[in-house]
Amino acid sequence: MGVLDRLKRRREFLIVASQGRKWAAPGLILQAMARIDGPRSPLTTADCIPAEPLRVGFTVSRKVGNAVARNRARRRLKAAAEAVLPSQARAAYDYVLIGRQQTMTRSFPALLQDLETALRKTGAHVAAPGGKDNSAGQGSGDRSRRA
RNA sequence: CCAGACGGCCGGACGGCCGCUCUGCGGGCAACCGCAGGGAGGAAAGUCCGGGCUCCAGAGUGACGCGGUGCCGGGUAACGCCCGGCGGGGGCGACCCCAGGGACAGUGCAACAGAGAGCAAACCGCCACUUCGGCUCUUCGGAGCCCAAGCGGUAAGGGUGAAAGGGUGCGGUAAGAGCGCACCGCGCGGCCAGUAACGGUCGUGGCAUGGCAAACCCCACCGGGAGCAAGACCAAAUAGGGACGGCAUGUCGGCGCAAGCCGGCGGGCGGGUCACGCCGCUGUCGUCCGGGUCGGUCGCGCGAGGCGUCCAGCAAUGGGCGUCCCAGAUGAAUGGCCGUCGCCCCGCAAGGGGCACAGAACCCGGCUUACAGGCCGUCUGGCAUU
RNA sequence: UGGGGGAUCGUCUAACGGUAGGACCGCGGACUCUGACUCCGCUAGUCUAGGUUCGAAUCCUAGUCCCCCAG
Repeated sequence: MGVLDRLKRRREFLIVASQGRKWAAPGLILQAMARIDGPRSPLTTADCIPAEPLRVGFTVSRKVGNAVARNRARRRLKAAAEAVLPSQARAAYDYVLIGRQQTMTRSFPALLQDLETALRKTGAHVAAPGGKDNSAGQGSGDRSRRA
């Protein structure tokens, strides 16, 4: 993933799971934790890095299905995270997205909606600068199209 | 046309928007950007075998042990795989299935039932003889029949069992029995065909020598161990090790001209003990060196490679020629969303729902297991028509 | 990803190839004025599918599930 930084080590996942806030939506489970690092020097030098970047990790357990199903669930979560997190999630946070069995069967707009609600419930939601109505409009547009 | 057998192949297609990774080229100090191209499977799966590759051990291999394989011939780098035969079993047939060496090298096993379970065995029967008793007949010598007991013979019949010491028939006999004969089965020997497994045939033995080796075992053959998280290289921060230099440093002993080095005691810190004994460490600053963790790079894809064609071979397969370069991630890329078509299901319709099994992790050859649906070829049996 | 081990009543465990046994739990009965304890009885099981064998929980093959080790 080019845009988002990833959580890669098992220790980081365990810290988020034990210290963070958690919300379970039908299509996914979100764990969010504010990152309190030590004083980091590099951000004084570079302007291009926006303050503190947010980081995200994905977990899909074997209960969801076989390797094909887990792979597909993780890719859908990845696509949802790339669509929602950069504009609507709070920076300097670590997020862990956990896949469920419905992650594959749920429609994609509903999955995006699940992620936004989870962000709001964990207190990590921030309104997109120009596109606060972007997400709502997207959802309502989809709803209107279906109706 | 219906039912079936075998072999091979495919296993969604097209388009739009937004992304990921690798390679090449160009730009940029760099972060990165632009263009072009590549990007999951027949099983990638299970990890059941065989190799390549790497490290370790050993170095002459062999033996012991352990594990595996087991009809014959061929193929292969090798195999427990494949092909072709043989034998046995199943099917009307095409065809399918079989761990299929050795039980006169040895040790063992067979519950229950049954008289008897590996060596033979007599419960009910059958038969002969002897004796007691009864009946009938009598030429009065005895003869026949029946019952019981004893002592023998007998594996035909009953019964038990998964299995009872070849099977069927005829002869034979007191009753029986390979006791004799014919056929079948089995063992041995000769001849013929075959590379061989094995088959055919002739003679002979006269059924002894039953079953289980996916019981121990014997024989033949094969195997050193671990695995890319193998292994190689580069190399932060902190702690610790070594060398050198500066400054600081009680006492005793040894060595040395000396600088100094080594050892004991003392001091300090920590552990332990109720306490002592006891154990460990022990000045500071700077530079350099070696080991090594996080991290990174390589290993890492030109190969027992793919495709086409010709030749040899029944085939597995091998050979020649031409042509192509065809995934390389590391919390792990190969996708996400939408539309049209295709197929299936529900429904009168409108419409709705679904799209097999399944995701490379060093690579290759097999095996096994999972799999919606579809296509092609060869063959078998049946029905109808000509 | 690689390596190793296991599966027996609801639970914990036994069983030379020959009827699958025990404990706890459950159910019924006895004892008691009632309950507990105790005693008696009952229910219920070899992970699945093939094979070897007269006969398989046991032996062989394939599969399913679970556990452990290596970062």
